[in-house]
Amino acid sequence: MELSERKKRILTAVVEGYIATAEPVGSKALAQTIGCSSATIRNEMSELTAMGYLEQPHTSAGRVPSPAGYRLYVNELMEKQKLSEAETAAINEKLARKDEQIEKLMAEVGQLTSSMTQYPAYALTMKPPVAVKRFDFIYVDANTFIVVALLTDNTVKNKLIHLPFSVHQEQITTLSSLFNANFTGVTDREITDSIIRSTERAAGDTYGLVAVVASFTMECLAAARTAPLRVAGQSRLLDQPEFRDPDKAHALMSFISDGSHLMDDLPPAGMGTDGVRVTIGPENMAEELKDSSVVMASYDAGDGMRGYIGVVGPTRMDYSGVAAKLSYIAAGLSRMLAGTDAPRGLDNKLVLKESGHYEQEGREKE
Amino acid sequence: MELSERKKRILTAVVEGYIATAEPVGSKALAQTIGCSSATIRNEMSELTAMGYLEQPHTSAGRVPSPAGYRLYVNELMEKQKLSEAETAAINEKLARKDEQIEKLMAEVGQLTSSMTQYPAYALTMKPPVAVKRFDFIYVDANTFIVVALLTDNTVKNKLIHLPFSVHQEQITTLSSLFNANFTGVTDREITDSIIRSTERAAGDTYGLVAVVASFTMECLAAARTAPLRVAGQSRLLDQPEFRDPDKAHALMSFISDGSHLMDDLPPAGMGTDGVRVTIGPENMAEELKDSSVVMASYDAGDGMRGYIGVVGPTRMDYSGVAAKLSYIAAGLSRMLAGTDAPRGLDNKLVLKESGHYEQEGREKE
DNA sequence: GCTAGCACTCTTTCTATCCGAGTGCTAATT
DNA sequence: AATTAGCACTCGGATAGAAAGAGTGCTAGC
Repeated sequence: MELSERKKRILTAVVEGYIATAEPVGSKALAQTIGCSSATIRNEMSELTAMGYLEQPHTSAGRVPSPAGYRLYVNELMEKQKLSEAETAAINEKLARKDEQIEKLMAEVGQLTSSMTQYPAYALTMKPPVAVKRFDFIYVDANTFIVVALLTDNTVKNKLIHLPFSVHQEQITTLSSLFNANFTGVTDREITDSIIRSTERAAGDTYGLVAVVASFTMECLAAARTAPLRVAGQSRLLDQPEFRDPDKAHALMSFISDGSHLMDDLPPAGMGTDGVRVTIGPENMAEELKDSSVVMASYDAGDGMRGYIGVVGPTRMDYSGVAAKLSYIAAGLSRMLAGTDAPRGLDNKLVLKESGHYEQEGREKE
Repeated sequence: MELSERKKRILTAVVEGYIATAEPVGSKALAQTIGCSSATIRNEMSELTAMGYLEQPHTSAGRVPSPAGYRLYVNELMEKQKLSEAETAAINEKLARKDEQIEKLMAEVGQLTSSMTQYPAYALTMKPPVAVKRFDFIYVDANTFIVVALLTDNTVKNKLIHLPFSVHQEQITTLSSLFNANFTGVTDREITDSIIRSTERAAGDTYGLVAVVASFTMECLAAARTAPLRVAGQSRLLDQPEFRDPDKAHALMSFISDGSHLMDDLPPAGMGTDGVRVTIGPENMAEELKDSSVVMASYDAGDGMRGYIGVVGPTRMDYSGVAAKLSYIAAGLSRMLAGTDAPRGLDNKLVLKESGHYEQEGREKE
């Protein structure tokens, strides 16, 4: 059933009021903004409460949005916020390090997200399976050689291998061609014992050399796929009034700091509108997040790699502002990563608009 | 001036009582343990207060140790604690991953320290300057090659270099010999512009190829020296009653999470007894740590590398227990790292005893 | 030099009370 | 039929005062 226009406005006002003040919102406060008397608003609010969009902490306190209320707000009511010039400038400046090491940038994306939103943030990159494109074996000395593996995602891994016995240059060369023949183009799951064994036979390897290099290979491939998840700005949680209770804060913080839990919850559902997904309170799977909300955005990291950034906060979260910021950052990352490596035929402007309608033009001050 | 035996016992009891309960310690509570009446203890305590070893939060609360009191306790009074079997076993088990990747182990040392002590912990490794031992250039295709640098610490770094123009195999080979001639055996600070320029001339390099590889080299060397500092278990701070005030907790946590501040404070003074250093409250340089204590231990990471682990907590910290644990962990790390790579002529047992007197034998339960 | 006793201080806790914000309902108004 | 004004009622939060308790400092006696 569709809500009347006025109910929507009231719900919106309650949500935004509560977000801003962390205090239950009363009818009197809304009378002016809505443009009718407090009694009318009371009636409306009481209906909204019956419908499950609002809640009362107790009789005779104002109203507070229920999870359903937040949901409706996020889905339909929320105004897309534009970022201020200062904000876009700050983000752009950070992202402008494009030329510098992407690795480092990625390590700082969490920091950036957290500092822009003022909530704890996390960032992770999901990669598709990779394979080794080619191996090179560098002969260092009789007991030492280096394996260099160039992966399909153009990263390079290496390992120094030190042997308790000596090898000849030719043995290394043989090993090299065998590995290039047998271990390239396969993902970590496709490396079977039988391949290893047959390579061992072909190399006449009795020292387990093949096994060592093969396990290094598998490690590389697994590591390249595994998402390194970074959490940043945990302590900002303590800024939120709902976490002034140290026990609550503690519980959520230790949950957050072990990123693995967050990951479980992340990729399941597809992204909503604008590539931003909002999960409100009880919608979260994890028990520890039942009173919190998670906002996440995904970005295209090129080559089919999909990255995620997100923030965690109380259900009373500035969804609109956070969504705008995440969206903008995600769009910037997509542009940078996908744009450089594998242009998607979208210029910057387009990517921005597509992914969020949070263009940076417009100069509201606030 | 030397304290009487009884004063020492009283001070010890106050410190340990306060550590255990976080409540000011009164005279009555001590009467039994010390073995004289509360009035006597009051007199003694009042003298200890005058001497600056104890403090009163207000008239008619018990006494609390002052920083000087803690200092005295740590330096002279504190009993060296032995670890329980369970504790040593837990630590040993974690450290037993020796064979696995040292890198990962190091990343987890912070976690281990934090979980053993129940305080936030950090871990960092300081390395001496390194140089490149040898370069290898792998020719991939006309536009691409890989630089592999074997460093003096036997780690290997690499970089895939993609060019907007094509190069011949021979050019790469030339580059390789030039780099091996000019850029090996020098630390990052010793790489000057003039070396780069002369190499450029020798290579007839007009595309800035040399510059690219040289900057990669410097990056590697700098990165190998730079200490990666990890902080773990921040949220445990909230377990401490003194940080139930969210503002205090927040202040310290954000200070801690940016590891760079911690580093400033670390290496200055040499380690005290047992390789464990305790810095109490106002002894800390950083303003944010004036109400907190830092306990740190250093370990020998081999090859002149020196690592540090430490914990941060309230001044009311279990110095004795923490020192024992840090010492044990540090000894274990020294043994592992220095023991494997560059034996120092100390067997495990010896290292343990030398660095801490916290042997693992003895079977107290508690 | 130690101890018992006592008055005093200061915090903590409890209780009772008050206050006000906000509701829900009813009756009047448009 | 929708809106508004008015009013009694409720409940949490703040405030103040009282009581409790813990611990000290001091004095006098052992």
